[in-house]
Amino acid sequence: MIARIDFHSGMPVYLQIVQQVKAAAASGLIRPGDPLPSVRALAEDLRINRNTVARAYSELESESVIETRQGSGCFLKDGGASPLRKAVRSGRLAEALDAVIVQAHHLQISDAELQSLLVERLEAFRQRQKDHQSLQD
Amino acid sequence: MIARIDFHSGMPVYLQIVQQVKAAAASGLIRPGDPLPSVRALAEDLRINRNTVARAYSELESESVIETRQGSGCFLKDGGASPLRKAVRSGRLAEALDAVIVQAHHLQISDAELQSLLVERLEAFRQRQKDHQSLQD
Amino acid sequence: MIARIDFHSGMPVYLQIVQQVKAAAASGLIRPGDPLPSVRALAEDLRINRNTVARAYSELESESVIETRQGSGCFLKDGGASPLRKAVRSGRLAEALDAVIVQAHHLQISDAELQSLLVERLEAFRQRQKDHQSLQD
Amino acid sequence: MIARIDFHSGMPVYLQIVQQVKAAAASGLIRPGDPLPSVRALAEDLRINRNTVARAYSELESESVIETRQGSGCFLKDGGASPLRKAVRSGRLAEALDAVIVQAHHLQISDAELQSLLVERLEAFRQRQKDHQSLQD
DNA sequence: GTGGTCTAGACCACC
DNA sequence: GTGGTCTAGACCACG
Repeated sequence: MIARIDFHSGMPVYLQIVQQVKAAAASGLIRPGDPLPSVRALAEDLRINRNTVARAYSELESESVIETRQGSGCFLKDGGASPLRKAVRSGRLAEALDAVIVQAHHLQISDAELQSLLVERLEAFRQRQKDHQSLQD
Repeated sequence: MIARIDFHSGMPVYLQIVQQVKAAAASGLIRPGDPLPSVRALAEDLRINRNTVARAYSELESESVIETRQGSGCFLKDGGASPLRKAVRSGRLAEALDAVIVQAHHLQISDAELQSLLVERLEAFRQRQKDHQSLQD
Repeated sequence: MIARIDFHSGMPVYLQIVQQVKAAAASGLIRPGDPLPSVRALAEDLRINRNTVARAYSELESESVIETRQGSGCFLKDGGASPLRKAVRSGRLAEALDAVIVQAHHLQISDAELQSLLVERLEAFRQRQKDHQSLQD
Repeated sequence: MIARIDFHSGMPVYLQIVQQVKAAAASGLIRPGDPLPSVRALAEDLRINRNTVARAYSELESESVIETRQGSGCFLKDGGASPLRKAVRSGRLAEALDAVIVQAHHLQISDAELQSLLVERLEAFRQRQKDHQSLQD
């Protein structure tokens, strides 16, 4: 599960993929030399057009984040950035969390509710991961 | 200055304005009854077209965040009334949280760390609210 | 032809389109899942700008009347879900009725006549609905 | 009560006044030589700007529907149209009713509910008329 | 091909 | 002065 698309964010789908691949690379989730999902597999996974995935990959390649080898797929390049320090990674997440907090405030959802909602969604996320894994076994 | 535009984010400019006005309202930077910058003034400030600002404001009005009075300007509405049912509101927030969870996963931040980061940001947010309130009293 | 514009009515063109699409949906002229004319096609038909049609469609989408799928077009949504509470809905209708009552007053039509006229028009409306249904079966 | 404004219809306020005065004249509600409310009285009644009423009256005068005599007010001209036959008047009202019916359908309000809502609003209207009269006594 | 966004500039309605 | 609507035309994202 390398990417998750929010179709209502207004951000172009291909850019969402680009950013999430970069994030995964920056954190060490995927490492130099690791293969990325094939264009058609990812497109099917995310239920988007193959062109969109292809565009994201081509963007990543032009930025030298990944490397595509004809006939065998796309791989994370080693040249790139070393994994970010933990403080930096937390900082990035904090920005995203702040946006959620503002939204919660606007929807009149209390701090306590927000926290329990987070727990709930974390459990759902872990469950989806398990399901996904067993599907591929 | 109520908004700062990132022209390279890929997110539509008018949506960036919408979100930043909502954030400003949520954090207490602007308060019910306060006037927003005029369409022309904000457009000039941000170096964007009048129509783009107008579109953002019209979106905000249709979501009942602001009230526009022809000939006199746009004003922040009394928050309070979110006309959506609670289930709907939680649902929207869940989407936003899911995106954060995925990002945390990419950045290899554990569930426990994510939860404590949320608590930390909530406290920071409440503090900012207090500060704005006391400044304006 | 899903809409006819009256350029002299003073009502914004995009609102005329919105209302006529709603009317067409309500009367069964178009049905859930049906595609609407493309933005470009309708604009050309009505001899108005593409943006004006786009604005009407975007308004309709934000009211959940239609669904737009980028790259493939706009489609009428399954009606059913009016997310507004009943009180709100009656309230809106009351405003519209009040306007009719005032007009009846101006035209010196008695309350009893107005009521029987309503019954008459309701029957005509139901008949139109039936006709459209049987045509499309 | 010569006019009632719908601020959400999108139709310019001054045009709404023009149309309603014409309707009242067409039906005989007001007759040639009858005085219209003064600009400032009507503006106060409808809670709109005096300029807006003035503009409506000036439009009516340029169409020779009314006549303004300096210092004494505005009066309905006699030249104009003879009161419309009843069938014509009912026809006009039918159009307005059809729009309400479509809206009711869209808001999922049943025929029976619509009919009882009409009765309710008629009663409210008559009550307002009484109140208004007693205020002026 | 589809819809979405933005700009530039005009004109209208209202205070 | 305020916001609202419309046009013309460019470019982007997506299927």
